[in-house]
Amino acid sequence: MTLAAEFPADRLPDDRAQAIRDRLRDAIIERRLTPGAKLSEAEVGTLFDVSRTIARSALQMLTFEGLVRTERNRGAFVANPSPEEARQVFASRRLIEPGIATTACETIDAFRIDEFRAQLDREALHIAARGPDARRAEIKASGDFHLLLAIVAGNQILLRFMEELVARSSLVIALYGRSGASACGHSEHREIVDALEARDVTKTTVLIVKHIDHIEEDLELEARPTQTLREIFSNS
Amino acid sequence: MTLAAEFPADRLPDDRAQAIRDRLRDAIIERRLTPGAKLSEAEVGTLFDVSRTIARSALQMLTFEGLVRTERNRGAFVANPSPEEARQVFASRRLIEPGIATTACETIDAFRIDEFRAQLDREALHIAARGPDARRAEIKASGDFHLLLAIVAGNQILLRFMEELVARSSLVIALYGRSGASACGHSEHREIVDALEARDVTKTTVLIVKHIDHIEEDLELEARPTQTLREIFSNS
DNA sequence: TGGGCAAGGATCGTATGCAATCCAGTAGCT
DNA sequence: AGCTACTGGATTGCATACGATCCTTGCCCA
Repeated sequence: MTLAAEFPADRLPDDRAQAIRDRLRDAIIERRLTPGAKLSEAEVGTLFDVSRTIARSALQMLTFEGLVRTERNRGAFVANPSPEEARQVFASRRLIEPGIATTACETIDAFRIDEFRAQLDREALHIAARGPDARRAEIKASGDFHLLLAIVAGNQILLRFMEELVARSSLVIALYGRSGASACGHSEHREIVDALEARDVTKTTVLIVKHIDHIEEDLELEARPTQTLREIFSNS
Repeated sequence: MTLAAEFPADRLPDDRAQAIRDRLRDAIIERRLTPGAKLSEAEVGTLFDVSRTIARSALQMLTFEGLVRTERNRGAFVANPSPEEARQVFASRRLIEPGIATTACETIDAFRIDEFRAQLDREALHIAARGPDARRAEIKASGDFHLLLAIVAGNQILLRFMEELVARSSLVIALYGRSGASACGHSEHREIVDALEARDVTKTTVLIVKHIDHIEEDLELEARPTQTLREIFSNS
C-alpha cells in the first residue's frame, strides 16, 4: 500500500494493539465484519495471538472512533449506527470535505496528481474485477480516495477526522445502502481529480458536495433496521 | 456544571477511566498541567486510587485526543504542540465552527439563548474575580462557550471534534499566547450570541471566524519554544 | 580529564488470575 | 400453562506480577 506510507504512523506506543486495530478497522470498512457482530476480547486475542489486554486496547481505540460499541459487562460489537447518526456522519463530511478540497486545490502539484491518477486506476481495477474480494477492495479504495484528499491537504487533524468519517460511512452504507457497493462514485472521483488538476476551487468543492449528496441519496434512512440483529453474530 | 449534563455521557464502559480522563483533561485545559508535564501511569493510578490498568486506559484516551504524547517505554507527557500543529488546530476550527454556527442559527430557540446568556454570565463572573483559580475557571468557561455552540447544533460527531479542538487550543494558547488569558474573547462571545438570537447566519459565521482569527493573532507561532522543557515537570 | 562502559533504578509492555456481572436455561410455585 | 426465582456458564472489569526497555550514574581506563 503506497497510501499507508503516507500516513503519519506517529504513535509508536501500543504498536501491537494499533496493528490489530488497523486490521479490524479494515475488516469493518470492507464489510467482512458487519454491524452488530460481536468482538469478544478473548476471541480477538486468540485470533491475533495476543492476550486480552492488547485485544481490549484495540477495541477501545475502535470504540473511540465510533466503529465499535461496547456495553458494560456485555462486550464489544461492531457499531450499528442509527439513521440519525448516519445523517450526522454525512453532515460532518459535507462540512469538512469542501474545506479539505479547497486546501488541496491550493497545494496540489503534478506529483500529487499522479497519486490521484494511480488511485483512480486502482479503483477501476477493482471495479472491473469479479468476486467478493474485489468488491471489498473496491469499497476500501473508494474510501481511500477521500483520505488521499485529506493527505494532500496536509492537515493531520482533519485527516484523522476524515479517517473516522470515512470508516463510519462505510458502516452506514453497509446498513442503509440501496445499491450494493458504492460503485456509483468512480466517475465522480475522476471529475474531482480533473477539477483539482485545473485548480478550480469552486468546481472542486461543488463536485465534492454533489458526490457526498449522491452517496447519501443512495441510503434508506427512513425505516429503522430491525433491532434484533442478535442472529447476525452467530458466526462466532 | 449544567453544561456537563448536556454531554451525551454515552459510553458507560470504562466509566472509571473516563472519569479520570475528564479530570486530567480539565486540568490540562485549565493549565494546571502544563505542556511537557510527565504523567506517569503509577502516579496517576495512586493519585486517583486505581491500578495502572485504569490509569493507562485514561492516558490512552488522552493520547487519542492529541492532548498527551506517549513515548514507548518512556511514559506519557502533556502534549507540546508544534507551531505547525497549532496552525492546523486553528485551521480546523475555522473550517468546522462556522458550519456548527450555521446549524445552531437554524435550530436556536429561546431556551437555548437563555443557556448562552447564562454561559456569558459565568464567563463574566470569572473574569471579574481575582486569583489563579478564577483565571482557570475563565479559561474553561471560554472553551465551554464554543462547546455549547456545538451542543446546540446537535451533531454528536462534530461536538466530539470540537471538544478535542477546544482542548488543544487551550494547550496551544498556554504555549504560544502573548497575553495571559483569553480575556479578549468575552465581548466577542456576546456579539455572537446576539447574532445567533437574531438568526443572522452570515453575521454569526463572520463573527465566529473573526473571533478565531483574533485568538490566533494573539499567538506567537514563529519562534519555537525552548525544547528544554524538562525543567518544567520538576513539580512531580 | 574525558570518554566509554556497565550496573542500577525506574517505567512501561504484556500476560494472567480472580472477582463481579450478565444472560440463559431450568426448576418450582401459583 | 404461565410466571418467577435460581443456578450455571460465559464474559468482562480490574489488579497484579513479571519481563523488557530506556535512562542515569558511577566506575574504569586511556
